[in-house]
Amino acid sequence: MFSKATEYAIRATIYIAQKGNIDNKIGINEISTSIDSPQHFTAKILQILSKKNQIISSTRGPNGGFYMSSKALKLPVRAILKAMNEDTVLEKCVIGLNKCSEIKPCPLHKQYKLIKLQLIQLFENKSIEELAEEMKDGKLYITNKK
Amino acid sequence: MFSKATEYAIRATIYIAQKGNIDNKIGINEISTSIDSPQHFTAKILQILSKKNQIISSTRGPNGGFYMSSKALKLPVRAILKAMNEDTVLEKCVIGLNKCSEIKPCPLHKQYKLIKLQLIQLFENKSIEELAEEMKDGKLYITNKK
DNA sequence: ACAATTATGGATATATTTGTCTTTTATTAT
DNA sequence: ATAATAAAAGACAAATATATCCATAATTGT
Repeated sequence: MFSKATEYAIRATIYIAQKGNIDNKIGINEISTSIDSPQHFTAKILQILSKKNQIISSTRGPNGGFYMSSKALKLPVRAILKAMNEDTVLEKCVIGLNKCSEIKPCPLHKQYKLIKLQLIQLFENKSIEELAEEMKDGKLYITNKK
Repeated sequence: MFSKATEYAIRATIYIAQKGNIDNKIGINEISTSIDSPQHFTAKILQILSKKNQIISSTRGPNGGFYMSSKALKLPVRAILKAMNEDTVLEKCVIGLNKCSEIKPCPLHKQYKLIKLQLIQLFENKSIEELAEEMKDGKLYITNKK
């Protein structure tokens, strides 16, 4: 459904949201090992998320690392998709027609439209913060370890 | 959601199902221009669908081309996904965790599970034949042209 | 000031996907 | 038989995605 880059982006962001804050920044090493992703590749992704798109924040030097502002925590997961330029998955025709629409629907359009709507809601409804919050009882995971 | 190859595979198959039959085989040129896909690349995809996976049939030479057997027409669209090795989209974790499950769910698992179920139904419920049939009144399209 | 730390940035490498082009093989009609 | 037709097959090219490595810049603590 999504590229590896976007998968890592979502995993990393949720991890940072759950484990980090301004007083406890998380290093790229911890992040990448925790979410099971290649370190340097993940670092670049976090740059994307922090650079133009203000989803995560970072500082360098000792005790530096990644964290999220309380404002960013309010963002929906969809903001990550947008930052990664993969929001189109929630919009485009399932068989790749660029003219597919209500007027010229593809054979799967009618049914898929309803699914897309739910996908949009899934990524729109809950904030990153809420997801991270739900994880705190230890019943949800973003790790492949153990 | 799917690779270009799979998008082309679905479009081509539905096109062949609708326009072709054993007495009226469709050439790769007509197919690729009709569904708006690169000709030779599409040809390779049709080979995949005809080789091991008996989804489409073909014959060479004059009046040759592609068509579908009445048996193949009964297959669901999901058979195309399987042939293209993209059936995993309907199974894997939305954020790419390979350990994501009911026991160790990711933060999006519960909601996404329901969506995956509908995706499976979408690609499982209707046969390629039925889709092609629905197109015959000219209210559904798999072309980008005009 | 200096050394240690940690993200940033750039260069490069590898793999995969997508796309094109040419030759070969099978089939048909003449 | 021969020529025309059309898919099959193989080689190659381009684009994109994924991944690694190294140097640089910023920050902190001493």
